[in-house]
Amino acid sequence: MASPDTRTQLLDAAERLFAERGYRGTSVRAITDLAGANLAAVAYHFGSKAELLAAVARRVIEPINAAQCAGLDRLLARTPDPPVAELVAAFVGPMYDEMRAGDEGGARTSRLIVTILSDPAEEVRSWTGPAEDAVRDRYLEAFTRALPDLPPQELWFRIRGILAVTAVDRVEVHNRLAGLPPVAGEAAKQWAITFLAAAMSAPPTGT
Amino acid sequence: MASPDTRTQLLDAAERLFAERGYRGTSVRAITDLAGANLAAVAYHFGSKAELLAAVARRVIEPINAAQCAGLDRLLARTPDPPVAELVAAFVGPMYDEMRAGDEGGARTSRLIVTILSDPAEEVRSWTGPAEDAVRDRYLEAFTRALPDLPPQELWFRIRGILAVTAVDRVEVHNRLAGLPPVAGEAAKQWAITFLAAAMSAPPTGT
DNA sequence: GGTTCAGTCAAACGTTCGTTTAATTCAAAC
DNA sequence: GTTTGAATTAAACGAACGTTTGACTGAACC
Repeated sequence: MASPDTRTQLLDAAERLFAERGYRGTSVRAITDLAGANLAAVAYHFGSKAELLAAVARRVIEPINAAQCAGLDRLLARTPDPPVAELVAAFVGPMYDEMRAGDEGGARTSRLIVTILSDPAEEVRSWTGPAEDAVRDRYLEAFTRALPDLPPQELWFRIRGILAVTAVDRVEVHNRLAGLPPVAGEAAKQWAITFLAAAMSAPPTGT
Repeated sequence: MASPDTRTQLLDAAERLFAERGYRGTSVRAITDLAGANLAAVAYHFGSKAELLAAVARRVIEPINAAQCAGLDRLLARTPDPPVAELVAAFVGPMYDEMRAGDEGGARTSRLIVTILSDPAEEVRSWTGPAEDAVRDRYLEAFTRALPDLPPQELWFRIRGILAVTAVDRVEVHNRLAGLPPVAGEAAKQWAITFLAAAMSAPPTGT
């Protein structure tokens, strides 16, 4: 292990560059240059560029997932049937809280997640483990009990709506044309909870 | 002009492949192969790969924009201050209606839009013209009048929420884990309007 | 002092990419 | 019948890519 840990610096550089330019738009050479490492370091430490992305994704997603899980535990300890608004807050909150460490108000992490989720390449999306699925399934069940009249398909549509709003939140295209400054972290979190709690609580569409 | 119009077949092939594999994941060779054209045809008809993408994007977006504009005209002809739910329907509806022509229930077009909007490369996002901006500005103004108590920044946050939900709607990652069949076009449209009308109508977050 | 081994390094590998070139086709215009 | 010019073609171009190789480093261990 070198002094500033080449492996960690590769992860940091890759996280930033993948977020800024996408997976395919980032060359291994650009990563190693930014990390101050040799070109072969990626292959040595991670095996391949795709496995480096998987490592980056895990490092970003894991704390969010853990916080989502803990938040649901806390809710369920209080009442077996938490209201919709609190479920939304417990699910959405960590996506804003956990991504605030290090980068510009979470904008970079947000972009990274969008990049990963929207990239059509199989290798880019193959990092998910059973942990991510388990958390989502637990929330799905909790929402099902909180919204008993909502058909399963429409509930699933709304869950994806939550993911869409939280992930796409800060993509630059949508910000470009507003003369407004970028959204502050804490305010965006509250806005998202307000927006999504109202959306989730809407009555079923019917027919 | 050849019999089946090489130019159009290039547009069709590029639209499908850009949607399936992204801009960077699609080679010019793959496009010309699928179109049954020569490798040099892209350079001859469009100048470059980036300009071909711009042409594809324009062909997809223009009818949606026109329908959004017409829908708002229709609303404003009836009343100067349309309610939120009708504004949402007029804005969201065309994104589902206009993309139903040709591809699998609009899933491919939806993917194409996500691919374009979420790609960090500058060239991928430089196709927008003043028409797109004008429509968005008109809706922004209408929403501002319909929601006078909402601060501009939070309103803008919600507008982006609309775009996020409608665009990311059918990205495969989010569908993968549900045991449910893909969402049918008309049902998804109604679900989206229900979901987003409730979200837009939420009271301001406050503080 | 010699051995070991995780780590780093410069250099090269073969492939794929977007674009360019120059020759060719072929129906329409004269 | 010749000319014209848009359209197509095969072939090549140089650049950039992810990965591999084999030599080298230097502290740890015996």
